Amino acid sequence: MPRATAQRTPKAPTRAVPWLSSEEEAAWRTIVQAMVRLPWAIECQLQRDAGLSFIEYHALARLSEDPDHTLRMSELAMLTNASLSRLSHLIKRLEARGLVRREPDVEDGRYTNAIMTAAGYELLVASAPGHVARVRSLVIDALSPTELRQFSRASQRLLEALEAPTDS
Amino acid sequence: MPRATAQRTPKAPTRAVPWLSSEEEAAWRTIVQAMVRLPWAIECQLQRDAGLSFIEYHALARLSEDPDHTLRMSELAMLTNASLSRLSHLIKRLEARGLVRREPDVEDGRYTNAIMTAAGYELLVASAPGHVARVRSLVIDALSPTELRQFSRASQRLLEALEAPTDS
DNA sequence: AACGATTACTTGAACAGTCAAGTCACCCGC
DNA sequence: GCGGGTGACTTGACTGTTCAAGTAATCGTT
Repeated sequence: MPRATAQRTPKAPTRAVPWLSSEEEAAWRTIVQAMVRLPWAIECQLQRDAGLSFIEYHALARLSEDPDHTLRMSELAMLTNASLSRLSHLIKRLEARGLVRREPDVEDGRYTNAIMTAAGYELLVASAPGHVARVRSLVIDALSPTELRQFSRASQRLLEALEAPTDS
Repeated sequence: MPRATAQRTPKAPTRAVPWLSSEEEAAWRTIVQAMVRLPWAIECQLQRDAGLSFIEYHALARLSEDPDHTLRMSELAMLTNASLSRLSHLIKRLEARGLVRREPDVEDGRYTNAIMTAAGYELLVASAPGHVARVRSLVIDALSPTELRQFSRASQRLLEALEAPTDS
């Protein structure tokens, strides 16, 4: 996804990095596979049944949670794990489809508010059950409650590791 | 990722799909966030240090595991969780960079073999330590051995759920 | 041995995401 | 109250991925 920017000076051989044990490697490969295939299955269902990508659905869902169905672009970008640029393009597309509109914040013209339209809300409501059903069958119900808790906790740990400034 | 194909007949309201409980929803959101951010961090490191995307790295890695550094396109596609089309484009790019070459299988001309070049192998060897270090710090060492096992097991369950034919 | 499937790709067009370079509003010091 | 700086986006060019429609080699059936 990211693009090359500064150039590949194949950095000085990093100090003795222990390779992965075979269990670790197997675990990593399983995890990668799940992280590739699960999102894809979710995307397929949404695209087929609602004509939305997951991130589009997610953006609409977050908007629907606000009392005014309104969020600032930057806030929505954070909530949906998107870059501001990506969200800007995305909202432009949704706007072209009449699901969302944009207007500058009255109090501070630098902010742009994304506002869900009635059509957007209707589409969300119409597509939520199918999406939730898929998430249930592929994730929630595929794991025992304990496994789900563990899985979520581990994900939380990964997110924490991502926060930590990386030295390399 | 997938694109719309047959059109959105907003399918008849699915039979009573129970919504997610708030714990379930929180878990799902955490999982989604991790599934979005972790791959991105991995991609960034690889792109910056090796000029490779994760899937390109993965393809080279799989090729390097074969005694002849050779795999059929279709097999490599499966191993890297890519569509054949995606892999075809990808290998064409790697070929243009001299990291891989292609030749038709001698025994059955329908197959195409992807063969890693010396340059490809060198790039892989040069970039592996940095990649492994990142995987270690973000995943393997971010979890306890038990958590890693649980996480991997849960991922396995998700993959099994993905196999199961989905009725919706 | 001919010809219609089937298999294994390859290609092209469309489109989404990335980065870098804008733009435009507001703030702050003087 | 003007001018440089910062913050919040927006835009454009480029690239990677997808889907659909090719192509080309082999297999199966008669």
